[in-house]
Amino acid sequence: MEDSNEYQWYWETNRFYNAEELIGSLSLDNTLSAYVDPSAADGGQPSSGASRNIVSERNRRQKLNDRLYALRAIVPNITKMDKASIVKDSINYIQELQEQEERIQGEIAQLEYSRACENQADQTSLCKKNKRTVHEQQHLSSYVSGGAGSSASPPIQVIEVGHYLFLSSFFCHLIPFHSYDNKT
Amino acid sequence: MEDSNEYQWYWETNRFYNAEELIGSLSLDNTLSAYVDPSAADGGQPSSGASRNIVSERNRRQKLNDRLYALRAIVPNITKMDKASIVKDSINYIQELQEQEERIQGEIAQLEYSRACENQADQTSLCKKNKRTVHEQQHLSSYVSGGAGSSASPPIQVIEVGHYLFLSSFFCHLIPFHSYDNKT
DNA sequence: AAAAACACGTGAGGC
DNA sequence: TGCCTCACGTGTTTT
Repeated sequence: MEDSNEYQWYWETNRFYNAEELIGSLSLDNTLSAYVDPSAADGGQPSSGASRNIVSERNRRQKLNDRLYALRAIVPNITKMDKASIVKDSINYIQELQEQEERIQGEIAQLEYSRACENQADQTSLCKKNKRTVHEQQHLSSYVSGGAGSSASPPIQVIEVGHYLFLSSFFCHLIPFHSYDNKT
Repeated sequence: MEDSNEYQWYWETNRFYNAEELIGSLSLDNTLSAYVDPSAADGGQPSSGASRNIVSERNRRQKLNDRLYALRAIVPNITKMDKASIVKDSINYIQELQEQEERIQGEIAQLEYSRACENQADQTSLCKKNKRTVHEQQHLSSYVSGGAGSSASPPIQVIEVGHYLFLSSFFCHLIPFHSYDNKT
């Protein structure tokens, strides 16, 4: 009965299992459980074996709940407070954020592209040649990303440039360097 | 023991508790459990009370697991398969996606501005201004902080690499070369 | 009143 | 070896 108030504030505050844990570790290990810990024979140490597992499990649960709560905090449109709904809304939010990012990058590239073409100032044909050089660039040094254990990773190629690796999906908008003025 | 194989494929496939559920609802309510459902006294209906709760709970757990699995699928850099780690990595990914979106919109505004300026004024000065930001960007390039999260968000400009220019917003998933092989 | 969501303890299994 | 993660069934609370 007095727990209901506590459950109500579960997502809002950090809970402490102060009282329950004490009585749990003192009495629970040999009273109403048929399971007796084998390591309990060494002495009267109350925090032995199974009771340690209990508190460890509690910490694990609380950690996941805290992270779920943090996830709920950064996702703007949460409909329900369910654990499953929180994850579902987060998935939707991530997806719409991803496709919006892709769209916006295309928009940026178009701006930058037209700007570069304006700097060329005489031929627009070079702009189309630019897109071709993107494909030529990819086979210059391309790795197939063999993700270790990640089976769900999409077939994105990793391109080596200098000391860095790039995902090929970000190479969709390349601008030739010589369209700008040279490095002094 | 034969469950271990099943547990191994838990995250990869959609599981069905077809067989277990049947034998569970038929026999579990009165054989090996000391708990007897009070509503079981009304008749011989096997799926009454507690056993319904069991299968409902299973569905709930599976639903949350499926969604967590779907969340793991759309987040690119998942380090561990833990439930808590999946949520944690998703939080980091959402955060860096959010701040990247904000950055990118600023970049759009700047591009539009500079493009408008180019259209009316002399463009050489703007190009040199652009080159200054390029130079700024070059020694910032150590920013991806291997592993999870905390990607700093410096001012975004245009980067020169080889014979090409990149928008630095494309570098959000830039991977340092040496940490590629030993990571994960 | 019934269904849904939750926290809990517990055994199994994997490093 | 012990720690960690997990699924499970159960009782309780919320809707």
